[in-house]
Amino acid sequence: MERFTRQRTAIYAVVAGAQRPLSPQEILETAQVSVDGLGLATVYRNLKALLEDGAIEVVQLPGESPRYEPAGQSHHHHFQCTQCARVFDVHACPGDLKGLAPQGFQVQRHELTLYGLCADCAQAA
Amino acid sequence: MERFTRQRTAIYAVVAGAQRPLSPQEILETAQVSVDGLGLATVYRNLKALLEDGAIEVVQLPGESPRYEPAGQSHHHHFQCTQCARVFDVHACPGDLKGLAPQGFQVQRHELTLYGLCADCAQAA
DNA sequence: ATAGATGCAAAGAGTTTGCATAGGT
DNA sequence: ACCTATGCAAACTCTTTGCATCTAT
Repeated sequence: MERFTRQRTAIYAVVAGAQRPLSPQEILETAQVSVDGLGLATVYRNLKALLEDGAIEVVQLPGESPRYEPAGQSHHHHFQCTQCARVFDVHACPGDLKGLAPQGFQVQRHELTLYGLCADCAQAA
Repeated sequence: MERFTRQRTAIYAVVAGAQRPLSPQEILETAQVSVDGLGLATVYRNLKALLEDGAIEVVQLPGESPRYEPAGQSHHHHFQCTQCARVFDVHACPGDLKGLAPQGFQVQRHELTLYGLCADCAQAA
């Protein structure tokens, strides 16, 4: 059975409290503030466990290593700024994409990533 | 200046001749048929050079290591079969996605990946 | 002949795993 | 007390790099 350790609690809190998907390294650094001596392996093990519990979800952007965000958000996509590389949620969706696949293919789901300038970087430019 | 080696020629030929995006490992194995003793490092170095030349392009699917395909194809997306994991080209596109991003964001480009059953796996099911 | 390209092996980055110990329950 | 979770270090995978040698020009 699973236990409630300080580590697991802190790791989940970090992911749940973030405004954007975080990398394991970012999660480690943030969680280390409250859990001294926390190791990266523990972060990985808990992310895996939290995924299996359905408490968090992976965000896989093309060419990027995995980031994690809290589960239970509605269907959404992501925007990555080509300037600052930050990742933002996009709550809109183009909708029905079943017709795009070739004849005989069955579309189950889709992933969409938008690239461009975030509001901050667009303003600065 | 760049040279035309047997290795580079073979590596490009493999990518250009494939019907789908290939991984470095697949490229190595296929190119080794014509170039004996070909090493993986050479494949990586040439893929990088061919990318810079604009001869080939990277296909980055979420959570997958990079694949390569010949450049010069028109704008397209990819479909990955959830059963056999193969990747196929999708020549359709939902079109204008500029309106999806939040206020103040500028969309430059997008990546779309469809997931589901390919024709073969759908038939088998 | 010269300078870029190759092959091998070692080095990196990110992630996983083995093992003795700490700590929930 | 029991047994899972932790921390550390070693192992693994994918990719890059150093270096002596080879080879296209």
